[in-house]
Amino acid sequence: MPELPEVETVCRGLAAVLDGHLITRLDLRRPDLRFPLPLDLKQRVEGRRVEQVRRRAKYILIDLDDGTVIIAHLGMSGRMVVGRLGSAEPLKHDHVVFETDHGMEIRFNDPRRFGFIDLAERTTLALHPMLASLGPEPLGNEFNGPVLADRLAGKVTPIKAALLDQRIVAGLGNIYVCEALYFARLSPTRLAATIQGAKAERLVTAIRSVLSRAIAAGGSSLRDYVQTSGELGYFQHQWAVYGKEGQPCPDCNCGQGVERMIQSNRSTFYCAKKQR
DNA sequence: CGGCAAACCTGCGAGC
DNA sequence: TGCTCGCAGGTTTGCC
Repeated sequence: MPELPEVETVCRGLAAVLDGHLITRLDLRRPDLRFPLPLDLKQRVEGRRVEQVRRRAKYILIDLDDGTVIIAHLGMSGRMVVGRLGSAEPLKHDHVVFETDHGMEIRFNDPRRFGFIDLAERTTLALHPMLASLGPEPLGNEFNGPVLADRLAGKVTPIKAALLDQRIVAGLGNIYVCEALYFARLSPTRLAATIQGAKAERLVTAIRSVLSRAIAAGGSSLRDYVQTSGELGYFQHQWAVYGKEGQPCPDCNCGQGVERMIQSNRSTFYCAKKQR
């Protein structure tokens, strides 16, 4: 489930639990996630204090007090489950458990194991292979119409595929690309290079709006959710087109409604009348 | 170099 | 009830 808004919500929840606290123990229950866990993970993390939890694209970054950074990615099915230490038996796919000095535990649970955990140094973090070629943050100040237009210029690929390319803009996934294109009234099959000028402005506005609203929804549901299940960042969405095949387009009265097509092996949901 | 399908892995719901 | 198939929110790999 995790795209940028979900990861942002998870980071905020993790920050509330971890910031300023010692990680007293790491329980490595399964070493083979998408990549093998670093051999020195336990040794380098246990006993360190967390300075801050932050996000880059869909990556969770945990800064430790010795300059080490934990890089965590949730993949397709990863979750962070927060609870009181020992309050629940480990679940089937709890791969790594963080324990803190104030009696809390965070369980990294990931059935499909597309997620991973790695270590880096803060001073060279930007050079990490997973982060080095990422595009701008879509909610950052450096992302605007001209910047997106420039990055799409010359791209002979559908705009849907271009927006999923983390080198163009970092953090969008299949859901929010569909939603953003819908609100920008742009066809997912349109050639990326043709998104210039006002169309690029429209697309940037749609991307920022969709992501911001999703983060706001996550933030508001987070309080309740943590109190009940301790799970972070998963909440009911109200999407306009994603997963809505066959349902009426919420914004126009075309007969065919929301359609689904396959692009780059992924489902695209769109309204053929509204999006051009 | 650029763009695309396939691969990684598990779970779930639909259909037979 | 139980099996098979298709599908799933990400990213890298390898092939053309």
